[in-house]
Amino acid sequence: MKYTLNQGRELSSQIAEAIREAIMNGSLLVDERLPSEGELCDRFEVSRSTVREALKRLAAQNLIRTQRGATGGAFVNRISFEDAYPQQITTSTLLLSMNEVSFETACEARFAVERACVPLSAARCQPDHMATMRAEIHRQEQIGLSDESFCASDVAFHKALVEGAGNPVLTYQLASAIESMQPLMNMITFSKRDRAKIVDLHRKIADGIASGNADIVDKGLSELADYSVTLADQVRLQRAAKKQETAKA
Amino acid sequence: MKYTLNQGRELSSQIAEAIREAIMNGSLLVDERLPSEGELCDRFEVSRSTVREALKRLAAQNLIRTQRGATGGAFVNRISFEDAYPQQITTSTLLLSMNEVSFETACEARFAVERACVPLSAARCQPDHMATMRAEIHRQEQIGLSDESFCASDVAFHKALVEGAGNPVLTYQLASAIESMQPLMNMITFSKRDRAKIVDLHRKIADGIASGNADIVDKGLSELADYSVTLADQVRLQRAAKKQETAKA
DNA sequence: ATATTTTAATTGTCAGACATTTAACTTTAT
DNA sequence: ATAAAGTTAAATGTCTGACAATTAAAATAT
Repeated sequence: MKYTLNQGRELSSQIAEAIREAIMNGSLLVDERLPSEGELCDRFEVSRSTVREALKRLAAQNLIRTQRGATGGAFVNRISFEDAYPQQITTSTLLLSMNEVSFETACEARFAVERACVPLSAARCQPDHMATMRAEIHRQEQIGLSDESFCASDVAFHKALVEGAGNPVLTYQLASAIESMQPLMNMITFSKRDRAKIVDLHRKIADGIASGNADIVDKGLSELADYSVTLADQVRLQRAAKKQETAKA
Repeated sequence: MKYTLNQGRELSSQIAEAIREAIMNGSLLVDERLPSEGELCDRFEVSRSTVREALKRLAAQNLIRTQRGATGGAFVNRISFEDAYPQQITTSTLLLSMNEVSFETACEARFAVERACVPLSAARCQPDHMATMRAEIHRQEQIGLSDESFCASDVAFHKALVEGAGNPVLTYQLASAIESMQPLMNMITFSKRDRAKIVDLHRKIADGIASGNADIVDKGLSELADYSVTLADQVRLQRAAKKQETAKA
């Protein structure tokens, strides 16, 4: 390995890049130990601060972990689904909140993505996830449940649905897409009637999965998507009205 | 804002966490300037190196950018789709390569996810993306095309398919899922006959989109998924045979 | 043999210095 | 007065050297 750091970018960035590249192309294997900070200083001909800043960049992406002590050092991390989840969700959530993505667009994407797991979930229908879905439906029927809790339960219900597909890669992709919508969903206030309708659809979906009928599930999800958009529109109208009232007063 | 850094974790990690939280919950708005490194030192009562390591962590996640000079500093980044793409792909790619995810599982997830966009793409069918798909099909028919180029063109074709849905959020989620599969696809060698069949299916899919017939597209994708798995199995068998041969000699 | 202590390697943190970049300010020349 | 050139100040980027904390292994004592 030879390292040449030329460009105008910061050194720590270039060093992080070089190491990231080595990890990506397999030059550095999982659990392999990187050279110590001191050795990296020599190789890249930079100071320890610079090396450390580079390593912190990689640590922030879960690419490496560090251990102190005699046999310590920086090690290539085996990225787990558990590590990748929150990372993905953070990015997606911010993407939605910072880019004026309309609720309609986000909702369309969310349910389109979710529909991807329906054939598999219906075919495989695992008791565990079935039970979770039923339990969440039950929770959603409880009176006095806060809107936040209702939304959280909604997410849990849909997460169980995608986990039912029994494909960890699919779960990872879909569940993060769904969770990143949560802040948007939390902005909606659900009346008693709204909840009843949503729970009905959830039950329809769960029944569809239980009976292995993908079409029913698909239809249920479509209705849910449409209804969510309708509700969001109502909230928007209500807020606009309230705002005008306040402005008058 | 009051900051208390207690736990055993590294200070720079905790500081990064605190600032990330402030960005996520809206305390720090897009393009807002963070306190200078010196001020952060005072607030968190740590040295500048520690603050800098925290900032580098955030920069690695595209949460902030830094500028030098008199009016410089660290600013909250508006995360763009362009920023988020490669991040997502890096994570997903490593996740696949590091966790012994079978080709079958990954393939199932990839095509399941891709099917999510079919109804929208078929309904909206935009000329731009239609043209890209046709062009890529044409490229794939050229003899002498390397396997790598063939695979890259394959990815481009499918990317155009999901972009045809006209939903940026969906494109972001799906395209990154598809691209993260590329290394796995590159491991397959395509015979002339393989390519002919794949291109046929691509044409079927493109025609389905052009005529707005989602069912045809769906079926085409399913066939493609099955065929990909078949090819991967063949490659696996061939390699096993070759290995045994080598061992014998 | 086991328990304890020492040692050495490594990362984490601190302090202070200088380099570099950049915008704003000041001076000077026209 | 205006424009060009030079100066200044604030900020990040990098370097150096030191010490703290942690940890496994080696050395020592029981």
